[in-house]
Amino acid sequence: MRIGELATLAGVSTRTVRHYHHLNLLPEPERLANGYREYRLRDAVALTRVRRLAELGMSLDEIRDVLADDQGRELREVLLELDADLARQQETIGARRNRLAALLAETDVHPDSTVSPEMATVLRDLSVEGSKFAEMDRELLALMDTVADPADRAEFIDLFRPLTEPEAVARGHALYARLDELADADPGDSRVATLAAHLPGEMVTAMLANLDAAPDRLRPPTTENVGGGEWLTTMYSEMSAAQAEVFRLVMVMLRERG
Amino acid sequence: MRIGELATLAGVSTRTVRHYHHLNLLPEPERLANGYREYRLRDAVALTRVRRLAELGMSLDEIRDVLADDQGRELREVLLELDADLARQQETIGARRNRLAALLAETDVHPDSTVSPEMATVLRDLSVEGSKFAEMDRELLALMDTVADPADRAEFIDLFRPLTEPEAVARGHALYARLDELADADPGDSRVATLAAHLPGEMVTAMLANLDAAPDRLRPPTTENVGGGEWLTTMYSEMSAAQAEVFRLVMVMLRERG
DNA sequence: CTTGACCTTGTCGTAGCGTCAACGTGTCCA
DNA sequence: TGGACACGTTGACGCTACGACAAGGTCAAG
Repeated sequence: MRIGELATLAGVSTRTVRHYHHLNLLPEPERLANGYREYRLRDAVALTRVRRLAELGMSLDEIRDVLADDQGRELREVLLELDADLARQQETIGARRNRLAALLAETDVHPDSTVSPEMATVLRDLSVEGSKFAEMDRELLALMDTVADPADRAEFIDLFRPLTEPEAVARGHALYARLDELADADPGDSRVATLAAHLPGEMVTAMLANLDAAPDRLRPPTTENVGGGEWLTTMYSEMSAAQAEVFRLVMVMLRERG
Repeated sequence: MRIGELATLAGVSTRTVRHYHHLNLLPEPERLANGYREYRLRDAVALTRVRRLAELGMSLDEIRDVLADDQGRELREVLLELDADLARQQETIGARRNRLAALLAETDVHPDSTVSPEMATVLRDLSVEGSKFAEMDRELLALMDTVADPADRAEFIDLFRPLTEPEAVARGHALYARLDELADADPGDSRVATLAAHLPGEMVTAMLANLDAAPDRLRPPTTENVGGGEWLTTMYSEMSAAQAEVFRLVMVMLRERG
């Protein structure tokens, strides 16, 4: 037998056979005068043996080890381990398919995607068209959503649920409008102080308090010291100086109140 | 944000982030004076978006395409396709585990392994100790077993089942002994013709007839023209000249009989 | 001034082959 | 006899999705 025959017999490519030679998985057979490899029955058996194990998902290294320590309980252990590994793979794939199903169900309703279905409903309820600042908020929420531990996601999202109530949405519109106005304003602008004084009474306070009271695990990784405002640093870099000043003032006032 | 913060935020390594830049999956952000990358909120959103899709099992190429053709039914199609793909994976893994289970059950009884459980029983029943030729036969059977289409394996093995019946085994012993004697004999040895004349009346004929009558799909890939004996070419190379002569004569006699 | 924790680019390694390249061999057919 | 064509040979690069170095530069703290 030459290499092509052996390969078709085993249902693999000649490249595969040579690769196995290279890895010492298969012994090099004798050569004919012209340099061609001349295979015999036992090589075909050896090759199919390797293929059987490979098709079970074993790595070629493992196969070589098993065939070296040849025969016996060694193989059994490896097979059991392999089965456990396959079981794990099945589970992860199952989990993926579940997420996929949820994602697909949600894209049926709203093709936003790329966030969890739950957060998608929040974002939908919270939608404010035309506001740059609102867009930033949405981005932040989307970010916090995907970053949060999947197990706690529902609980996490409930922290923001108050924002989606009708009257909150209405007030939110007004706030976003006033913040948008400050996009190009000076940090000393008189509207800054006014808005800052107004904010703590609004739902913003409630939300921050919510976050402050929430257990640590519900906060994003960078969210240390929520009361101190550190978790807003990322957001600050996106704001104009005047907008950032509003939040700085709010934080100061909240800290004074205790 | 610098790259480390972004990475921990998204739960990946900095290497991963840079890799995504390299693949144009994530836009390169602006640089600080010292050359550090300075990320903003939108980058974090983009990164987590990529991660969500990657964790669903999409390839980075696919993700880039989807995010390019951005938003809509494109994504839906890809997700559906992905789900189908995952379903297929689940099936193959299930099949593997089934084979594994069968293999484990068999190794409990007999640590031969590396052939199908069904063939293992045949080989066990057929076991003839000390005969070189029998060993060759066993190898050939093992080879044909692993090469046969798994779906047809049971049917395929039934072709050889007659060989395992008690009286067949007994006669088989005698035949193997006489073949072994010819290992170093001359092709012109008188025993060659005697044995050849004797063989067609034996189970060998039945088996060859079996194979000849069997549908094509039950024959190994190289088994063209069974009646003509081509499928034995592999085996011939393992035999001594005298042994090969026996089978050549048998083939001639069978062809004369029609 | 050093230490240590960051950041930069660049290169090699991984698994299991696919896919050239550049060449020799052997058979068939005009 | 010569050319096409299918096969064989070795060698090297390509693919995925990064991890793990190397060999530096930057920056804040002790």
